[in-house]
Amino acid sequence: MLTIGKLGSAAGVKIPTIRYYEQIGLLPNAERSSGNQRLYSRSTQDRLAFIRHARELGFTLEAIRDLLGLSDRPDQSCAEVDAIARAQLQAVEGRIARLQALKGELERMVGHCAGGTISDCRVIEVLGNHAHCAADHGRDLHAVSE
Amino acid sequence: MLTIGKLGSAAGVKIPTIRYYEQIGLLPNAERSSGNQRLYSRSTQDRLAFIRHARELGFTLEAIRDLLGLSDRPDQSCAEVDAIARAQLQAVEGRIARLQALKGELERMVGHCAGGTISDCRVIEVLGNHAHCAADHGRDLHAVSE
DNA sequence: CCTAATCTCTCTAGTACCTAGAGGTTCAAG
DNA sequence: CTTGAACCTCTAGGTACTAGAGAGATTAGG
Repeated sequence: MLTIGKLGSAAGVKIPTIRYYEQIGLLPNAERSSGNQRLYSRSTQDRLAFIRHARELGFTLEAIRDLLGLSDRPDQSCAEVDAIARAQLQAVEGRIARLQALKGELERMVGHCAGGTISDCRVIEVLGNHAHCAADHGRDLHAVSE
Repeated sequence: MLTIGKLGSAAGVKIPTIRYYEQIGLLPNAERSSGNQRLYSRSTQDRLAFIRHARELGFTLEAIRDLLGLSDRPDQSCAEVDAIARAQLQAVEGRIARLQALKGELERMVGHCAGGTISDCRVIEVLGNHAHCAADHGRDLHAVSE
C-alpha cells in the first residue's frame, strides 16, 4: 500500500489534486490507516496514471469519468460502451487534427526565427496573421485544453 | 473604428473575453464613443488576433504578456521567443503521439464491441503506461492548454 | 524510547481563464 | 420616432486545480 505522497510522485500528480479527485468521485474513497491517513493500492495507481494522461491529452474530467466507466463495468452490454467509445474516438480524431495544424504553425515559427533580433523575428507576425491559420477558426479555444 | 462586436467576430474572440482582456491589462483601455461604447483601431485588432492565436498554441496569458512586451523592444534577441516556440512544438508532438496510441485503442474497442463484452479493454493500460509518454513528464499540466 | 523532521489531515480561500445573466443604455434601420 | 439589436456594468458561476493554516501521524536517528 502506498501513502498519498508516494502515489502522487509515482503518478506525477500533486497531493491536493489526488484529494480533489477523491472528493469529486473520480477516485474511490481511499482506505485509511489507523491514524486516518489514506492508503492506496496498485490499481488506484493505475487509475490515477490513466487520469493524469487523459488530462494531458485534453479530456475533461467528465470525459474521463466516462472512459473509466468503460473499464469499471467490463461485463456491461456493449451498446452504451460502444457509444462512449465512438464519441471519444471522434473527439480524439478532432484533437489530433487540430494539434497537427498547430504543429505546422509552430514549425513555421521556429523556422523563421533563426537567431536574429526581434525585428527580424516572424513569430509574432505569424501569430497575428489569420491567413496563416485558415484551419482552425471559430473553434472552442478549450476543446483541446491540455 | 470597430465596435466590440465587430472586433470580436473579426478576431474570433467572444465579447466578454475582450472586456476581460482589457480588465487584466492585456488590451489597452479602449477609446469610447460619445455613448460610452468601446471603439477599436486596426492595431488593437492585430493585437487581439495575436493573443487569440497564441492562446490556441497553448501560451498562457502571462507568456503572451511577455511576448507582447518583447515586441515592444524589437532590438533584443529573439532567442527566447524561439525557445518558447520550440518547447511548445515538442509538447504538441508528444501529445499527438499519445493521442494516436489512444485512438488505436478506441478503434479496437469499437471493433470488439460488435457483440461481446469489454472485459479485454486496454484503454486504461495504454494511457496508464508511463513508458508510452516519456517525453512530457513532470511538466506543468497546463503548459500547453489549447 | 524520545525527539525532530517529515508526512498527512481537514478546511478555507485563491488562481487562471473565462462565461452567463440581470438590468439598463445606446445606436442604426425603417 | 420607434423598435430591436448591440452595447454597458456588475455580480456570480464554472472547471480544474493550488496554496496555506493549524493540527495530528509516522518514521529515522540518537
